[in-house]
Amino acid sequence: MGDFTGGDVFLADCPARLAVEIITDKWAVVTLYGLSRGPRRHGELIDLIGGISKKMLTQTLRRLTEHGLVTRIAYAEVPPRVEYALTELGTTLMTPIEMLTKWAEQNGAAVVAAQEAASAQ
Amino acid sequence: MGDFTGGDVFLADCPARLAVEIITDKWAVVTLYGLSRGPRRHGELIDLIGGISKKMLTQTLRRLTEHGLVTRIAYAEVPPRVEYALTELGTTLMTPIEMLTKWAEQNGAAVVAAQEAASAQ
DNA sequence: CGGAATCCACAACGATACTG
DNA sequence: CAGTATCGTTGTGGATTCCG
Repeated sequence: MGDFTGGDVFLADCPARLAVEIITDKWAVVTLYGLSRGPRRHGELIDLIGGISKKMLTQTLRRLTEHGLVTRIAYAEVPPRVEYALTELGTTLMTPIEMLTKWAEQNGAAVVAAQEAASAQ
Repeated sequence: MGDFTGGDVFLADCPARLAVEIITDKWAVVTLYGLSRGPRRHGELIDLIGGISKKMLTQTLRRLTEHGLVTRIAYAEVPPRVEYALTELGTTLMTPIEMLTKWAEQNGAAVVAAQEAASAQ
């Protein structure tokens, strides 16, 4: 993905798509959140996030690393140790994400209520 | 939001998941954005968003409506006319989303640069 | 322990055709 | 014009297994 050669559509090639692309990833936001308090190891993140598989975490972390949001540091030790941490860029993304979580805190109940009202009729 | 003091899965059942669930939808954010300037009709959104299929738009709008973020008003006319608009709840969600787009405007170049650096080696 | 590789079920998405 | 129905393709995500 990346080239939206559609043409004259107002959102097609605006930078907002980039944020959407990053965030649309099922586990990306949760993973970033898991790193927001400091560096974490692969296994730590597995436990911390809960419900994510090794494969998905690895995949998510690789993508985030490629996006420059996360660093990966492998220590040449036995047994191997790998630590992931937010980059400066990744840290800047946490602000909007926290806005989002705050929104969820304040309005989550309303959404759930709407869902129930919709399924009740 | 998710406090780590729980010990177990800090994000598993915190309200932030809700926001993630809404936003993770491929077309949800873009569709909300399309409605941010006022009510729009189905066809208008198709053109406005660009690249979305009729089916996906209908699906996305239905889900957003069920979440209480969008209203659907069908006018009993011929030819039929249906207008979608943000609810008050939906409008409140636009603030975090705009934060996100601002982040993308400011840091999009950095992400693209990181991607290119990653694929270059 | 970190993660790559394989396999497979299933959901997402798009294109098309059709209804009201 | 708005929406449904069907189908085919592609992608996603989990479980398992093996390698460093």
